[in-house]
Amino acid sequence: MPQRIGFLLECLWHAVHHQPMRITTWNVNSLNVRLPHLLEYLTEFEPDIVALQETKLPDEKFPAPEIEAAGYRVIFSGQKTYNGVAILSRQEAGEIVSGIPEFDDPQQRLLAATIDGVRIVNVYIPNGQEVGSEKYAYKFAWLSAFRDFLKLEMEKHERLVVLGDFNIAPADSDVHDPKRWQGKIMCSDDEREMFAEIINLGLVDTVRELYPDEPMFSWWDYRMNAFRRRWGIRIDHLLATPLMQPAAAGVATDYRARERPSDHAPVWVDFN
DNA sequence: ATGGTAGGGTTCCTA
Repeated sequence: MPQRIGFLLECLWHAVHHQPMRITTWNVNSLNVRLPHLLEYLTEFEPDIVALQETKLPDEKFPAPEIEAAGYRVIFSGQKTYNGVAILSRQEAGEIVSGIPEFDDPQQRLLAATIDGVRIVNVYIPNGQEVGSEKYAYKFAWLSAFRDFLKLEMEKHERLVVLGDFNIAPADSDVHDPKRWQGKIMCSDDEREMFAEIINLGLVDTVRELYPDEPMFSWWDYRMNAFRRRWGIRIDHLLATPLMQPAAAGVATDYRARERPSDHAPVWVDFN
């Protein structure tokens, strides 16, 4: 009899843990300004997990009450003016890590947590400004430390999603005008090689897996009417271990078309 | 080769 109960409990556990999960990433470019858009997004898409970047808020000014009132728990690692990351979730977040361990960095760009048995690693990878610049060197120092950290995380967690603003367009198919962007920041060979190294740790680019031939842009420059002209690039990604199987994905471009939008649109993936 | 816009914090930095 106890054996049978144990079996039933196990079935129940699996049933609970095999619910589809909607996981999403959005560089909001100031959560202060974008909070109304975020709250609308939560209502419209009902995501299970949301990774935010560029909150641009110190922790004491984070709008946790508004987010909690919308039915989400939230953890955050922010600073004044720049950077800042947060994770919203229906379920509680555990094993929280903020910043890359052993990489001394005043910029708040990484937040990891385990939610519903899935390891979530939210990143705001440095932009790099210009190929060869000081900030470009910082981007690579950051990426090297991040790659090494991710390798360790993947050894500990079979079910893992690393998501966020990578500031890298992995291929020419991720760029509206590959000629104009060739060798430029976010599209240089070295950056793409680093992206491939991260993939080669054993991750799947879930959006590309589901849409091998669509543009799937996630960022459009504020300048030159770039969004209206469809001048976008795909730099926001959700990479997952093979156990995390993507069933559907999309970019909520509508949020880029609104009044006072972020320059990024939310990217979402439903996992089986 | 350059310029254009947005956010935040102030007379400029980052994207």
